[in-house]
Amino acid sequence: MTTRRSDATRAAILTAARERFAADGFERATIRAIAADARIDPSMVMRYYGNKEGLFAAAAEFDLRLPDFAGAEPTAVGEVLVRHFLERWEGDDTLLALLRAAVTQEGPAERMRAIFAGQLGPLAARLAPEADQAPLRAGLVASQMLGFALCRYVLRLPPMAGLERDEAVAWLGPTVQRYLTGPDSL
Amino acid sequence: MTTRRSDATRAAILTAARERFAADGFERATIRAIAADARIDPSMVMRYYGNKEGLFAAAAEFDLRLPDFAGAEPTAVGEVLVRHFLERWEGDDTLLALLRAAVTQEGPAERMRAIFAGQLGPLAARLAPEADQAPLRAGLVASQMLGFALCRYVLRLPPMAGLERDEAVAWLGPTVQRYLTGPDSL
DNA sequence: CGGTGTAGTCAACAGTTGTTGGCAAACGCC
DNA sequence: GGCGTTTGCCAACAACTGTTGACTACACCG
Repeated sequence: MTTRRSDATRAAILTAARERFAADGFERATIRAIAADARIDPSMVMRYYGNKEGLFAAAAEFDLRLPDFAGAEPTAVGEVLVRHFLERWEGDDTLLALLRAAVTQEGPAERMRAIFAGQLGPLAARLAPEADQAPLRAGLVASQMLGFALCRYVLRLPPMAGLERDEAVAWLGPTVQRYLTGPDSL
Repeated sequence: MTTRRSDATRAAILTAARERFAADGFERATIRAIAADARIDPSMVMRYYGNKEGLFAAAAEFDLRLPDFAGAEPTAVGEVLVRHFLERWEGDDTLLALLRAAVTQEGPAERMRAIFAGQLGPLAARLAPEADQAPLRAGLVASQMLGFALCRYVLRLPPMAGLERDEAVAWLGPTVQRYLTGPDSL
């Protein structure tokens, strides 16, 4: 990989884009505003990322960075996973940008599906009692974690937005644990 | 209440607005498109509802219509509530419109908070072991139900979108039940 | 029948948006 | 040092947006 002279500019654009997309959503985050934040001309954005969708695709690359959980005891995976998810969410606004965009744009929605199916799926596959239930269980986990993130970071529902992290882990952990390893509910 | 001659038009506008807001979100649902669906001129929308925000406010009025649960045995409230929520969601696209808009607009977000705090709160207050935990427990229930709706109806995450209603109730019911009546997790 | 208010249409404005092409400066290899 | 390539800025376009005001037609009431 050769380092181009414009790499700093490209990075500044991506940082500004992530912030704007996270704060305003896809449509209300304008290329002009992003360019202004990055202190460059809007046309540079087009040159480097083609169009607005390309910019978003580049800015919203994301990895949940799920740990292995090989060492952790299987009964504590729920709490560990919830805590990791919360930290991952708060340390990076890519997920917020992704969620805000995925609600109205098909591209970001597809990426969201890929992230939660592709990264949570293998974990569920290793923990689920029956192998063929892995996607279902991963989906249930996603529904609770995304729902909590929605209420806490997007809608700012007071009791959820003000919850201490430990409290959140204590409440959500058992739910996630049951979705992963609990008995089939039917 | 006198019935105006224009009531049919007003209703047509609201119906079209709900559909468009639900399908496209707040910004991408244009007044022109809504007016076209309702077969009237865009300026009528402005006359009757002031501006786009006013239109949304009128179109997104919503009542969860939570039943009393006075007769139901307290241990089954979780499943009954989840089933009611799913039916309410699928029979009316107001909630979908509200969710799609609330993610990027402050007004709709506030309405969302009001609905879940104001309508779910009293139920939680009646069922929660400790009275002061009612808002927290209502918030937790909202996080799981909204998260499921997000994955199922908005992101269309395959395992959630394809779930039978009974399966969904069986999986989510115990979670909601625990959030409402389970022991304090801390 | 005449007049008043309501319902609806039409055309246009003003602002914003993504996007484009041309042109100037800086860089880096020969 | 010259020259092609890269980096950047500027101005503009074309489309679309919410919104407005003027004008017509109809309905209803006296």
